[in-house]
Amino acid sequence: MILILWLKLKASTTILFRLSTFSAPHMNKPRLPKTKVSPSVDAPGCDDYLVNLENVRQVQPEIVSIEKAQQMAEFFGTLADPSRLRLLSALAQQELCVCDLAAVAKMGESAVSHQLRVLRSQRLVKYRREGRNIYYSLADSHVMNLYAEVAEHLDEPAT
Amino acid sequence: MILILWLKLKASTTILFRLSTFSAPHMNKPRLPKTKVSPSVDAPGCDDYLVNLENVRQVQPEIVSIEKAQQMAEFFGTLADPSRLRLLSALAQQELCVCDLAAVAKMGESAVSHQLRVLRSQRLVKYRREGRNIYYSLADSHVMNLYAEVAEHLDEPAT
DNA sequence: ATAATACATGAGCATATCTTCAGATATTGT
DNA sequence: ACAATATCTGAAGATATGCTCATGTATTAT
Repeated sequence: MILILWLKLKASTTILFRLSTFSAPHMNKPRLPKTKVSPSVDAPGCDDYLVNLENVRQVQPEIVSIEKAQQMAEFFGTLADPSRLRLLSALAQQELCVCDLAAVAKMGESAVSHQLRVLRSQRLVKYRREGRNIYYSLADSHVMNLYAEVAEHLDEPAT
Repeated sequence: MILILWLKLKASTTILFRLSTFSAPHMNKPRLPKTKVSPSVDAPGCDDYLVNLENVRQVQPEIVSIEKAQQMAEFFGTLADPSRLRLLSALAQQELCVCDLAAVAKMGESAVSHQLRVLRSQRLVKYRREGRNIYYSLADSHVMNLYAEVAEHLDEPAT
């Protein structure tokens, strides 16, 4: 299974962040220090030499920073709520005002407003005023398509 | 900006769920009922005729079900934590045992174990036992690549 | 200006999440 | 079998999240 999370932000956006790479192309280990690291032992043991220092040294500089992980987590967090997904799903159909959204998603208007604020904060939606109503839509320069094939994954029995 | 969230689960996986569609291709409105729906008024008013019944009728049957939204939200939720993202990021480099992961991600071993359980529950990682150690890796048939270009989106000043 | 409407926002409560701590389970070496 | 080690798991506390309720703000109609 391939999990590609591809957030294309603007027409001209450079790839900013790469969480993982198929068959990691960096095999340059930073010359092992003077620590015996499981040359003959099967399971080196976590306690013997701190841990598998070899692996740790190799992997640690490559993993995502805490700050970036935090940002990404927040972004994913906005997609991690059924109500918000339903709102996005509705807006994907067409522009809607708050009370329409509330009716469509079967939520209270206040709840909708709160969630729209979250979506706004991640710039997933935009809005325009028309009289008393405020019409929301997917941030046109941002979200256009959102495909997911999650359900089968979820239904799939554990291997 | 285009937001494509594309979760490809198995080599042969049908598209299971489509949250939104670019320029929604379903323009067949289900023949408006006998409700005056803003034929002449600019802003129909949320209260006058319930809401914009036209819009609601059109959009409501298209939005994602609560159950599916719930499943998707849970899946996104597993990606909505910095620690888990960092663990995935590390495992994307290579197979690692729990204490290695703890060292790499600078987390407690118990915390790592807890989070690995979450990742396991979404089948994002697999594991194998080798002596006392349990080596985790990205679920080979599942997660292979995870690209993200989130940071620029996040840095981008609000329009 | 005043009332009414659509939406936003803050407080408060219920629930969920993440980490730590303590203890349980499983595997290895003696 | 027993001790040691790696990992797992449950409980508890701190924090975050999402909803409702009440109130605040902006726009329209009178």
